[in-house]
Amino acid sequence: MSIEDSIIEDGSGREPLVPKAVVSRLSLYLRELQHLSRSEQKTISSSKLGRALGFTAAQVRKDFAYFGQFGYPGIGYRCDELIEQIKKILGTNKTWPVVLVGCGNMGQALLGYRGFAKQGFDVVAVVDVDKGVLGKTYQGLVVDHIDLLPEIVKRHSLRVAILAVPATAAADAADQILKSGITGILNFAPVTLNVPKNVSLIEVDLAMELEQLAFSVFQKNQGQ
Amino acid sequence: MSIEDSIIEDGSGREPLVPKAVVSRLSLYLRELQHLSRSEQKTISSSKLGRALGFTAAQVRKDFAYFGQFGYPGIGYRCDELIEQIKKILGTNKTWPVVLVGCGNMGQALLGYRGFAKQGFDVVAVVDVDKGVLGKTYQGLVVDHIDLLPEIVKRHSLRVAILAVPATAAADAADQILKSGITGILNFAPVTLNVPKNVSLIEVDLAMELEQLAFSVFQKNQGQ
DNA sequence: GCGTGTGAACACATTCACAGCA
DNA sequence: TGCTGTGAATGTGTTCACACGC
Repeated sequence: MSIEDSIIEDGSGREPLVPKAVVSRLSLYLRELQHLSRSEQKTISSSKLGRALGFTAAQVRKDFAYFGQFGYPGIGYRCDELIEQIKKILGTNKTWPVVLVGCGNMGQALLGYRGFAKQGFDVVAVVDVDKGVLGKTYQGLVVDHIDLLPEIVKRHSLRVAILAVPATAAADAADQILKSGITGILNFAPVTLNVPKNVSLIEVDLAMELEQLAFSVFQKNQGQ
Repeated sequence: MSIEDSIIEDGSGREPLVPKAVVSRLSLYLRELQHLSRSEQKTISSSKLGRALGFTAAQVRKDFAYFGQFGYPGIGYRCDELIEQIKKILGTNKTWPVVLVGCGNMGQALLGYRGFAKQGFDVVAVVDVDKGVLGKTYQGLVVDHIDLLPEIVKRHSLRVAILAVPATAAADAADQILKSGITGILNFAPVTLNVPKNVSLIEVDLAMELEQLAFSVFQKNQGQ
């Protein structure tokens, strides 16, 4: 079974094949493996990798098994090899150009964030509507008007956008993003966006994450 | 069944009772309900609420049923009432003081983020180790040295911290946070933290989110 | 009629346990 | 012996379908 057929479609129009939960763990495995690789660790077993991340060994093996056979019995997995495989699966073995929509507080922080580049993402353009930032340069990028998005998308063959505008502006900005031909949005605005189902959407709501944390703390102390 | 017994412990030492997935949807419901409430919407049915968020009506009803009976047959749920109930469940009906650890790029953006206050969180202190920011004032808060954390925690009765330092500094910072008596960490550093199991931990890795988005886009286009 | 609350049925995800390979 | 890959068993979460209340 090759990687290509193993993912997504099975030709019959049915959906999943690879559970969503597995894919999200893939990113965690990748992060940990890169960490190990930097510490000169050549191979790792499913049990050790699992222990490091809080999963069982069986789960680690089964997760990888969705995509092929990457391990060596008696040895484990070769870190560098597995890193390449996971990147290939995620599609991040090649760099993705990205446009940032919204250059306020959060947008500027994201622009300065080194972690994106490290994982194969390159912010190549920034747009906004606010005259306060239009034309200014941040991290070497001049902020363009959002109306130029279709052109920018075409020029850089963009497929994904990071949306980091205030909640009130999010729906409009999302509309413009969709019209520009982009098919993936990482949304930081605390608003539920409705996108056609051929467009991918990931929502990150910082306040929601804090709420989840609060609940967990609250609960452990029996509500006090 | 009162709310208090319904959550967490059943006295036997067994764990879940309320699935984690349910709790994370609770935050989404809350956000949507607050949105509806602001648009003067008095009541909402499980089917409409579900449609707005992409869930089935049954799931919405079952989620709430974990915590009690909040709906009115033939009517639906009263928005304001449900908002209060969810806040009570999450523990955010009272404001949570929070300390920010790390005042770089990301930390400063989080400090300026209005969304936290809106959901009942108040950043009351900021600490760092970098001389470049120590003593400076951001959003009305003076940046203290991280060594002062135990004192700060006591003074404000803090229970949760937001960790926003570079990956290389994360483990040390986390140690100091744990020693200060804090029992909940929202970690933005792309590093797996190991914390005792009485401490709650939520990890937000921005690059991982982009990876997940990339995979989803990649997949939909059959890998091209 | 409309809409909740909920046991029962179903689908999905995780863990177990073992055959097989280095 | 150490460790992978995987069917079978278990466990968890979601959806169905219907009794009941407004």
